[in-house]
Amino acid sequence: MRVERSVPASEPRIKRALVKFRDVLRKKSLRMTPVREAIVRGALEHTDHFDAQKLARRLQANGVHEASMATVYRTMPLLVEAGILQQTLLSSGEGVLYEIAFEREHHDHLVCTVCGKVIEFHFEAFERLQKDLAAKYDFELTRHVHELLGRCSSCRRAARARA
Amino acid sequence: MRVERSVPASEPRIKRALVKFRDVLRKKSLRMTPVREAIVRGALEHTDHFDAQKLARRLQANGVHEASMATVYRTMPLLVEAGILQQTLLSSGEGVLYEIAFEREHHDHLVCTVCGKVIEFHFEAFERLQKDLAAKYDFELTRHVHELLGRCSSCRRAARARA
DNA sequence: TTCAGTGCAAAGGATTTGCAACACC
DNA sequence: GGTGTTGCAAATCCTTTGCACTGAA
Repeated sequence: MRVERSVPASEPRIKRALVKFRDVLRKKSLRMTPVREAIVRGALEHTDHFDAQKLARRLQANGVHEASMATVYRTMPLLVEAGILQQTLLSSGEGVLYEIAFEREHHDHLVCTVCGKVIEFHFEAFERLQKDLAAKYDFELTRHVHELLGRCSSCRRAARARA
Repeated sequence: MRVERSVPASEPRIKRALVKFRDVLRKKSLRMTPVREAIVRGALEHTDHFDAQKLARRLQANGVHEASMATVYRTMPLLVEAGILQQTLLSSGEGVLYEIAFEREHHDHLVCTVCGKVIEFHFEAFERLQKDLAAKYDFELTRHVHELLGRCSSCRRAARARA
């Protein structure tokens, strides 16, 4: 099992992401633009999960005028399609959240419902079982959502202390 | 492994659900009302997943004037708290969906992203692994979200035929 | 009798969309 | 140059809230 942590993207990594994005755009006869590049860069600055609003705010904070909300919203699906971002933490009830997918290995989440702490994990046994299950139903698996929710160690301790 | 199918609630089952709901309400010093009963009944009529809007429409269709949208929205969380309903299919991107939880065993979902077909499954091995994982992080697990997405057998066949 | 429940309409908030000006390829 | 792209504002859609009135306990 592996636990991994996100790091801010380095310039070379950003370049690779831009190349990949450009490819996807080309395949769909769409165009690379300064605004889209700014959005890719802004997205890759995040190390945790974020939503379209947060990304837009960050872009505003950077250049004061990098991209409008509408454009950010319009771009998110493209970033997902290009494998730069992926949706995450669907159970959070906080609307649509994203995280970096580019050059990161697949992982799932363990979430503390008290303090909000998120632990990323990758557990090969789950992956295998999922394949088995899909095979049993003759499904071709494309992705999955797996979130475990509970109380983390310290929140449990705190609860006990209070009692 | 077990695959189960939802059936419309029988009258005795509805009665039991109402009793349980009443209990939860009492514990919170809330009151049982005709409108709330209608909502419980309406909810239990569903055999698949549905949202607040759909439930409200069904109530309208039944009695023309059973409950307003506002009341339905206000009641949903209570139904979840009482274990009558639970949220489901978070990955659908269709907003908040519910399904019956009352007197149903736990299950997860395998979803075809082409035709929308949903298969419910319960795979004990997953449950065990989840417990192991939680133990490893000293988490007290309260629930989980596990959705497998892909293309079902017939949609794959259709795709091959087209090619 | 009291405190919660309800409907209605208004408020919110997050996205989406129409459109005219702009700018990649 | 012909399309795709943007920003802005307006439009949507889903959900929540304020309030005066009704009703359960």
